[in-house]
Amino acid sequence: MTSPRTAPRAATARERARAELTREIKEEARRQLAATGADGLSLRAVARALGMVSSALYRYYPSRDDLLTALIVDAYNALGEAAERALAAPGPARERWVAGCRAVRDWARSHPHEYALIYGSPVPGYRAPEATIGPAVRVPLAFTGLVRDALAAGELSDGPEALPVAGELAAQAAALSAALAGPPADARPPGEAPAPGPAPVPPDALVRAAIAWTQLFGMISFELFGQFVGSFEPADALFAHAAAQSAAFVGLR
Amino acid sequence: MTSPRTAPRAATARERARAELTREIKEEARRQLAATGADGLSLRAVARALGMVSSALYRYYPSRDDLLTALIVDAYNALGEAAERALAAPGPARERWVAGCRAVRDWARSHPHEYALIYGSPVPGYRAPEATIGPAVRVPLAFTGLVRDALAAGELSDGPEALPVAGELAAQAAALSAALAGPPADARPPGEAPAPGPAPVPPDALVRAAIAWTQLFGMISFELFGQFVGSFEPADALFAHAAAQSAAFVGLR
DNA sequence: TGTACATCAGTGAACGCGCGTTCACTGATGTAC
DNA sequence: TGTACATCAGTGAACGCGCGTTCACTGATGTAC
Repeated sequence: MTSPRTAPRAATARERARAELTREIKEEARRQLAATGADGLSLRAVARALGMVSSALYRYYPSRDDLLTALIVDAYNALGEAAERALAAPGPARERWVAGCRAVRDWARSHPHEYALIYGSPVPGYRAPEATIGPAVRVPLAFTGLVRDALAAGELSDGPEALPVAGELAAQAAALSAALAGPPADARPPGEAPAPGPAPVPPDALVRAAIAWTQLFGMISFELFGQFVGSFEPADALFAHAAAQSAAFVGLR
Repeated sequence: MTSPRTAPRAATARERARAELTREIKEEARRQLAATGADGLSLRAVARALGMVSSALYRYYPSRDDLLTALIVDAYNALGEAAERALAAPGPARERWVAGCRAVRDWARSHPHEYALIYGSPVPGYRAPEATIGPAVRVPLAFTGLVRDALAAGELSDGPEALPVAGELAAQAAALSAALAGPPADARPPGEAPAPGPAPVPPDALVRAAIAWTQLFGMISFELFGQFVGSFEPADALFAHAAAQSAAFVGLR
């Protein structure tokens, strides 16, 4: 005699209103971020814009930092999703790589303050909680996923210019390669060996991808933060060239 | 009958005190920058630390933004000088390049907040005045100077991996190459052709150097801003590898 | 060398502002019988 | 279906804080005769 209430309960009006307002608060906070930067973000200003009293926000976020964290998580997820989508498109690995780079840049250009929030200087006094780690690794995971696909499809080579990787760097890269190969340890019964998955990404390729990754974000930051003024501005041509160049460097065909 | 006062006047006690305090204010401001970040920098706090009243600072800097500008100019100059010194050391071009990269990273690691001030997200509401441009270009100028040296010494090649540069990008690079070749227009009599200087840096090499430049700063930013946590941290090995790799990519021997 | 005046560094009070967070409260929405 | 109670969203006032900048002032340092 299970009551109908055991099934997923319909949301009450209160719950719907709460979800809606939570969304609206973040939306307004994002707007203010764009106007004033992360340090200028003020709970009182957000409340004012929403026609509320500032203390009312504390029903939704226990502090300013929690609101900031929510914005950071959202930004990482939005960028991660954009990169994943672009990288998932069918085609040769090299083209997918370039499309992924372009997606990251496009998102950054259309959300410059959210980009600055996650890839600019850290907000002083703000300590990123654990919850931001997962969303933060989506972009690197998506790019290494492409490298793994390319390997499986025979579209990955070493590239003639690649220097040998040795010593401490080789060890770091090998550990990373292993971590990327298996599912997380807590996703399988303890003591059991990882299920045979796709072939691990060669450490050398991981190192090349990491270098390309820093190049991508370095160029985007320079473009957004004004370092190209007077040289390669507008940066479209330089960016397109660099993306193709980095795909070649990584060894994608 | 020229009075001795026509010669460079000895500094009065007042002038010496003024110069000294101007220096001390900047020093204290730098200290606070490291503690609180650029937005946390407060004239009142600086004055407090120096045992002065806040309004007294206005005898030295007409506003908070002017103090910030002074810090920015100093930071660019300090980094520029470090890079110039490292790049000027004798030796093969490739080693000089790597030394230059290392110098930039070392400076950034030992002055993380000044680095963030000039290469992190722009300070909201702050508009960089013209006076920052000169110091800002010292680093890129120093690196392109090395490329020119390498060209003259026969130590520059194209690198087998380099993709062709065409279209808009070629035009931008050519313009930059020309700008770098001659002295600034106002340094020679109007209408006079530029004196025959060193051979201009090939546009293709400039593009490669620009890409390497973004890679360098991207990696440093990732290291300082915490993006390598859990992967390539500590980043010494990755950095050394990337610097060697970028020297090769630029085409230095 | 001595005196009268001008310059300038530093003071202290004030203006007007905004901020994050707490707390006792009212009144509406939801729940159990 | 109707009533009594519990939950929770939002209010309004307050606390305690810090900030950049202005302004009339005092008193020391420098300059011209």
